[in-house]
Amino acid sequence: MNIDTKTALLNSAENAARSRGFDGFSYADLAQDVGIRKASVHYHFPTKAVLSLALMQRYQADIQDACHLIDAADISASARLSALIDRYMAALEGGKSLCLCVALSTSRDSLPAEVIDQIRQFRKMMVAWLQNVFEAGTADGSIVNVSNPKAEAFASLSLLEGAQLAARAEENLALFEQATELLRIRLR
Amino acid sequence: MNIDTKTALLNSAENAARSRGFDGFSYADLAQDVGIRKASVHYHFPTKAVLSLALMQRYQADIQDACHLIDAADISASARLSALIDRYMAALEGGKSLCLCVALSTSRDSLPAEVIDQIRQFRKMMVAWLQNVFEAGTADGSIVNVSNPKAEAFASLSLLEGAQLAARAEENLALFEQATELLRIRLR
DNA sequence: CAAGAGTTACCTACCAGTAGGTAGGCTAAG
DNA sequence: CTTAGCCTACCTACTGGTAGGTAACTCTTG
Repeated sequence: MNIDTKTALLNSAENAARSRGFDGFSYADLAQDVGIRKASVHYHFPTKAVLSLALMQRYQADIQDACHLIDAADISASARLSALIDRYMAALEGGKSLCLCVALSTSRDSLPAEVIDQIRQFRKMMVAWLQNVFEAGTADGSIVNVSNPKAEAFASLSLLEGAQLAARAEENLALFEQATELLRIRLR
Repeated sequence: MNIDTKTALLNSAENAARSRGFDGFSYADLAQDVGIRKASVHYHFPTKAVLSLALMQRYQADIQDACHLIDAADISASARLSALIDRYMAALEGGKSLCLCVALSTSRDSLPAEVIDQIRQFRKMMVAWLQNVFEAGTADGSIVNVSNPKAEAFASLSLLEGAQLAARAEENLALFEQATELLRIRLR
């Protein structure tokens, strides 16, 4: 049951952080959620700082895998971008949850430097992936009006995260769709 | 000293909420910051819920005024949009602070319904203002490539908030500029 | 193969500190 | 002589974190 409990704690913590923010949940919450005592949570993650790092590391690995999986499908650039938009929309859980990177950025001051760095790496990875998609989209003609792939990448990441925030603010998935409509329209 | 203290508390709370999130500051923090005792903070704002509402109401009024001020300048649509982007960038305080609406959305679950509604109103106001700008931009030709002003408004608000988040994540103003570059390029 | 040693994953009970919030008293100014 | 604005002193509940113990497992080694 070793790995199971640890994973269950990470799942609970990720869910809590993404829906209530990093300062919005406690070890007591996790303990109750997973069904062990609070002290046992400390056995797996000695401090909340350690937990936050594990959380962000796993998150980045997950999204990286997801991006690789999209790439492996060998589809058009527009279809790849569309798949990513879909993933960001699904991550909203109907407007109750945010991307972990977004949720943690708000509580930046309560996080250890390693987590800040992990967030930096996460964003770097996403921008690089998006830039690649926009470059491919120019090449295969499946994304229209691309003049500057790098600028498109920065803008798209911000748009996706901002759209999540909009949907979360009103707990309404439709706001995500409205915010990303203009981007979707450019996909062929 | 009545109004002064109350205003000072609001200022301190707004600053705290925007840089550390709603769950990232306490009445003790405000008290120390303003130079009174914790119990006296409760005299002005009985509960944190009351404070959060006052905060969001004042914030919306402030931004509304700012938008009216931009309109009153009687400049081109592109200049109006540019002025708003400038304001969002300035609000970052060099990457240490977010729009209150963004900061509070993350802590949605710890807020009373009235505040959620206030956030909804704020977003509605911003989208309406932006839509008006994009319509004017089509009319006076100062914003290029506008096909759907309403969709542009939704996308722009998300982009601005997402760009703030990006800059906040790495405490780096340049990320805001990179994310908004493509929008700025469309202004004549 | 059994005895001992070590490890894992949990437990109860506790710590100091802080959260939001309250009761009631003092003081200065209208 | 009231009352606005602050104070001291306190409350309960909870925060992240620790101390020390225990049942059950595995891993040696005689």
